[in-house]
Amino acid sequence: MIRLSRALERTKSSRGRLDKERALADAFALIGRDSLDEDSAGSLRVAVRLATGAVTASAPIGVGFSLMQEVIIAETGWDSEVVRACSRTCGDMAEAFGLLMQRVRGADRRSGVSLSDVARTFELLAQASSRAHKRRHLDELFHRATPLEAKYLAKVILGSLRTGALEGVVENAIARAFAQPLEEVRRAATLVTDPGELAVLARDGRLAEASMSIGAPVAFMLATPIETVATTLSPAQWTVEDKYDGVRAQLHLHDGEAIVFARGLERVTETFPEVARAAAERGRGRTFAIDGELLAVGEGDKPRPFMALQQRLGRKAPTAATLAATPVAFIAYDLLAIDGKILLEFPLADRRALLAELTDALDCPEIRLSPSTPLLDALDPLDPLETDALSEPTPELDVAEVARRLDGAFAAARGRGHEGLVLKRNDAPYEAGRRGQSWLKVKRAFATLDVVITAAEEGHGRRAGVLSDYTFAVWRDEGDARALVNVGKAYSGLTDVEIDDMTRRLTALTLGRYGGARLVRPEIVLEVAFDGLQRSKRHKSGFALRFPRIVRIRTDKTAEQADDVATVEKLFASQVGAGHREEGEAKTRGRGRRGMTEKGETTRQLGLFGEEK
DNA sequence: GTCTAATCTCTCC
DNA sequence: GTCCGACTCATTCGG
DNA sequence: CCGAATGAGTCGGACGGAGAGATTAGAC
Repeated sequence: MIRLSRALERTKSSRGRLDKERALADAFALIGRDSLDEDSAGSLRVAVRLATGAVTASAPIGVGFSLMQEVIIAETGWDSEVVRACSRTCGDMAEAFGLLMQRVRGADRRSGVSLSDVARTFELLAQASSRAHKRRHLDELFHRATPLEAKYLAKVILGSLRTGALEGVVENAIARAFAQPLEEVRRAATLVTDPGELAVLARDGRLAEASMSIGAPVAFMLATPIETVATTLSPAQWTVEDKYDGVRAQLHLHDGEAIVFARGLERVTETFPEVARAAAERGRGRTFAIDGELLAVGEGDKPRPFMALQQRLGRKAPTAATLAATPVAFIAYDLLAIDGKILLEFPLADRRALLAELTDALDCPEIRLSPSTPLLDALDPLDPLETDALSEPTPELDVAEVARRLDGAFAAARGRGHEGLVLKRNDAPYEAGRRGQSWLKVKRAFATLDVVITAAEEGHGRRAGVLSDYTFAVWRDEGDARALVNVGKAYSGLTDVEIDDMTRRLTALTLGRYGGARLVRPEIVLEVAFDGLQRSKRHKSGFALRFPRIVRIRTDKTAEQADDVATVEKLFASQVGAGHREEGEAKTRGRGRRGMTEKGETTRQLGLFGEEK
């Protein structure tokens, strides 16, 4: 573990990615070749997993901020105030742990822990259910660890390694360490879910053995967001599909057993029993692996927003009532393998054709084919001239014209209740695990709204020392008085200069006064962009902006804000439906000041509303 | 002792 | 999921 | 022809709301 910790330290301090890669490669080579442990393959497996920030191959260990803080207090002997203050200064609790550990007598002369110790402890943690048991396992581990080891173990456990090297760099490092072609490593990485296993295959020169098999998940192919079409896009080569507001999933049928894999590649079959049952029953005697989206459907098979689906997510054994209340359909849009044949290298057009045959044969409402249209058709389906042009070989369309017509197609998709559009290249293979240029998701500029800053929190990590996460509000007229109503939060979209400026203004007024201060800077007005509204439990007004970001800051401009509440309410009504408003408000109860976020660390509410407790 | 509320962690988007 | 900035690598530009 | 400037592409790391499930703390 000490070797790995040193390598991670070196990785963290070097700026260039190539340097990081070399540091990791050296460590992997050393650990994989002649580990201090008898089991060098096992050590390599653990080392590589830790380097990518993963604790175990699959099971979560159920240790987070709170428990880790307890351990740090116990291990270093400092009280929670010191630990918190130190974390705030470092911007990272694990970093603080390392520093405080150095001052523990004899800690730097400890022999340290082995990688197999670490692996064993993590396994025990994953199995342990009670907090007390977890605590015991953690104490045992950290009591033997050196300060450097403790720091990196804590980083991994807290999920923020921040060395500037994750999967991509680690894959390069594996290739370098064991002199394997990078392409081979990358290819295998999309098929082997555990990076540790990948490293062992590379070390033994067995990368070629990695192949897709039905029943084992493949990394999902992702789409690159675009605002408008690129100049080079030739419409005839592309197909359009609606972009669904659901959960990405893979549906495998192998040996009569249907398995559903979620985005993180873990099994969620029990969560969606109706889909699995349909696959098993209707697909009897066949094998396949379909890529698609789990979508909540309502009356008349209308798609429902993600919020509805969320009530099904994470349910280990949904009750009949839940299944009935939130029916789900698997919308199939790609075929990765069928009847033993792997299709990843096939062009999309061929995969789609086979998929259509399959869904046709399955013929059930739980598994449906996602409609797809040639881009030329989708651009202007109502224009008969264009339909004629289809029969012509590669009709030419001006880029601006394509972009303009894409707007119409986009609006049509929204009209069908979907999130937007995805463009896919007909001749592209399935690029597992990559966010390539073969799939493009079309996004639109967000609507904007002027709001007022009412609170800010201290940032952590790279944002340590500045205020971030601004809570904002709009004005509401109440008789003669005007009140501010919280509507949401934003945390990015500011340049450094703007953050500094904002920090100065806010710091001067609010820092040192937190703890219930209801101070507001109404003259600081932000223009916030957002892509929709959601009902919110956290905000008193009962809704929140979804994915807000700050577009622009202005000051001393409050007079024009009077209509903002009306604007929000109108948008809210159109997004969520007027009927939900009361429900949202009734259910909503301010959580009050928690002092810390889930991640804990150093975030504090600095200024708050009078309305909130 | 039992029931309920709060807290914590994880993981979808 | 969104967004931003840093880094790499390839291409173009200018002396 | 070669080095500097530029641009595209990739990657990592800042973060959000929300719900479920497990455990623990608290109320009666």
